[in-house]
Amino acid sequence: MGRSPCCEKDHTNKGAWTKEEDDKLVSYIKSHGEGCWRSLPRSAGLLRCGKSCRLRWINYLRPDLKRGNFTLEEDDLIIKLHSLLGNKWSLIATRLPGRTDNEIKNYWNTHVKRKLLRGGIDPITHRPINETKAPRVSSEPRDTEDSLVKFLSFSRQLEIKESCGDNKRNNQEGLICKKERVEYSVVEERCLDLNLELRISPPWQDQQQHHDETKLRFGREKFRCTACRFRLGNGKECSCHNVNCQVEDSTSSSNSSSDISCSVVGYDFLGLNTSVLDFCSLEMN
DNA sequence: AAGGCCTTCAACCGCATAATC
DNA sequence: TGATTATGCGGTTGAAGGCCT
Repeated sequence: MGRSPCCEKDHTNKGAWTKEEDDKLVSYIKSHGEGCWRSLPRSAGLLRCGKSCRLRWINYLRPDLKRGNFTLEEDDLIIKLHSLLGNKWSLIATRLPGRTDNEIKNYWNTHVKRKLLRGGIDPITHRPINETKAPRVSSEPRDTEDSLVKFLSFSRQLEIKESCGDNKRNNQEGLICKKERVEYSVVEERCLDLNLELRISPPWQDQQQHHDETKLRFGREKFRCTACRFRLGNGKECSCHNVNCQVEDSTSSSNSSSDISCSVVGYDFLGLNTSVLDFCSLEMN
């Protein structure tokens, strides 16, 4: 047998909450704390379903909620986060203290979406609307496009998984896997059946520059995974099993002056401080 | 003043996943 | 281990208020 039902749906109120109901819920949570939404309505003397109580508390009654209009900074952050996370409102809300997922979702649908459309940006793809209809092959944004579009082409760059099979074996044999980087919209439209692994990465031009500089200094081809370049896994825990990553990491620790990859560390690719955005903790599904 | 349309946002619904028995 | 429920999430709805004609 499973759990018992959360509430008797026949004897619960629906619709807008009254002041009395709010007061009951607030005073109950103040004295007993959050949690156990199943038993809360009965204990608090409310004729509401636990789910409804939870929603009312989280979206409206919680004391740490920020009231009032969204600031320009919040606006900007929402757009940037949405371009990375899509409609993951709860994830976006974790980056905006005092704002709820429901609030952000409503704000997006009523304000931001329209604002982007007015500016000629598709709120789904975050690309210029005319471009969405006829995607470019070039990865270089036009000069006339604003910083948002540049940021987006930047953040949507992909690394397609190597198609040459076992990474370790190929490295040991001195073979270099060919990596192709293409823009999101192009991949999406041309290869709908591909199982793509989305990663946040710096712009291709930056990666190309990094690659060229490395080649110049070390006189050989070197590829490093994004996690290694950002030091997300401090080298040792890197799961890419790339010999080059390990070699360069050991080099950098012993001789910091020759560590080219340091130029990437702390790269503020969202225009935000890393203290504000901790991408290691973001779940990218 | 009244009716229609639009906008906003709290609340609900359905689904996926986690938790429990 | 499978059945069942709780919880959390995103999409959608609908009441309320504002604006326009």
